[in-house]
Amino acid sequence: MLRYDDQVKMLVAVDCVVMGFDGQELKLLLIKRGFEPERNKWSLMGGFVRSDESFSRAANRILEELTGLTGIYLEQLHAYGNPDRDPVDRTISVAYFALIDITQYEKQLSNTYDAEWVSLSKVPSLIFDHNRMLRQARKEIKYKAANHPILFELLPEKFTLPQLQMLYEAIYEVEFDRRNFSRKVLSTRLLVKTDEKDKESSKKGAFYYRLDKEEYDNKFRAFLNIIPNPDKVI
Amino acid sequence: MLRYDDQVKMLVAVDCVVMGFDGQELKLLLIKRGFEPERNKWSLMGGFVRSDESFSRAANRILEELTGLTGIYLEQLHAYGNPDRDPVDRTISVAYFALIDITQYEKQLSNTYDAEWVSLSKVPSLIFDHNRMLRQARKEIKYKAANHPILFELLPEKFTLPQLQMLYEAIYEVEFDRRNFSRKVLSTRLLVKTDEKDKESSKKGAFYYRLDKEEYDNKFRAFLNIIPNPDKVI
DNA sequence: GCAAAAGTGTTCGGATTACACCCATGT
DNA sequence: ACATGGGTGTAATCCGAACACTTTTGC
Repeated sequence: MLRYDDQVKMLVAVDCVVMGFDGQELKLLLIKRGFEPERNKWSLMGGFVRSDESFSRAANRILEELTGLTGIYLEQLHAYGNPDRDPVDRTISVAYFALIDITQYEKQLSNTYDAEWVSLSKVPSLIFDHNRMLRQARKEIKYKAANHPILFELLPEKFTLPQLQMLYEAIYEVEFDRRNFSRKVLSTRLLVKTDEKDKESSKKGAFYYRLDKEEYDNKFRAFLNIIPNPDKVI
Repeated sequence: MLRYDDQVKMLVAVDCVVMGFDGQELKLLLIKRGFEPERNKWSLMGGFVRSDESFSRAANRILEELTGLTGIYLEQLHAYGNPDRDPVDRTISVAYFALIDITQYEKQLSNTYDAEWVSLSKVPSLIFDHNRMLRQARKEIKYKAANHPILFELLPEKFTLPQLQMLYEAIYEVEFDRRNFSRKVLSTRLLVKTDEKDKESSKKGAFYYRLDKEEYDNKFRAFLNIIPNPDKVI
């Protein structure tokens, strides 16, 4: 039997930066770590990769085990491998980020699991290098969302243009012109207007839109340029 | 002593997609693998991560061991972890890509090492998932170079605008308008004109430019938009 | 003189921006 | 009726793309 001799083996973990939007602000899904070291400290959704698993399968499994969430948008972010990132044993971690619609999962979560949504402006100190992962994930999302329609993953199936704009404004921490924003978004042809209106947040009410799934799949990798003055914002 | 029990440990490798430009076309640096399995098959520059090494240190060390190259531009590309990607043992790989100026290293290489430059249009079948890594690296470079000035790593210290344009055209496999290209590039203020001319490739001769190092560091992460019609090309 | 490649200028059109006005509705 | 937020329109501007002409020099 062939073998690679004298090579060091390492533990391989996956950590997921799960972000959500509740209609007002961006939130991060955290969990109280259930084992030593750092038990009861705040942590991203993480776990070890099993012997027969790919990274993405591991990420999906871990997310489901910890939160019950399945079938959500996951993307590999970066691999972290500093020798001292885990004090117990040499552990490398492949970080993923996920974007989800909070409203769809909020109740389900708080009852069954130890996971909790935390406002992005109030994220506590996390274990290991998880704060660094979060920082990089936020940067990557900003970067990517400027050109690609990934943020729709954060919204419910039906959403209004003002809601969409609030989301973009939360990500980029700036305000956009309402009229130019709607024109730009609608010009992508990604959205389909429905007959219904959201009467919650205004008297007039705002029309609900939904994604044109086909167009969305087509243009997922296209350049959209939704953000004004991207080089000033990012 | 604290330990994580019952967790699988894996071998961790680093593989480098090293690309270069010889003034005419893009090339990839390959090596004949020196050990089993797949001995004497073509491979990217790869090796195992040591117990006290970060990924980027490992990548730099491996590149130096195999080619003698030091201090070159390296960027993490993606982590690959399919259970069956290495038939011998469960091995995950963190891929990096590197961009270098071929002319600076060409002779040095061919004498001392087994590494070889291969035209990107004639890349042979590589071991494991290395062809996939190459594909992803090419895509990432296209993507990134459309907005960021990373391609200067592929050129000698002094270069002409026609050379720079040839490089961009090689990457994107399209031809650009000479006049618009030079205006765009010069408007970035990244280049400094020198007094010298390259008289090799034309009768009139083209002025050499060099990078403004300070501006380059400042604008390395800026959006430059050098490529016309990026959504059609990428 | 002429061919070949480099360098500079101009025009046109579409996209982006800034801004004003109208609409629907609950109070 | 009026305040509030949603929807639509328009003029000014900027930037990118297309294109023409001049310059240099080896042959």
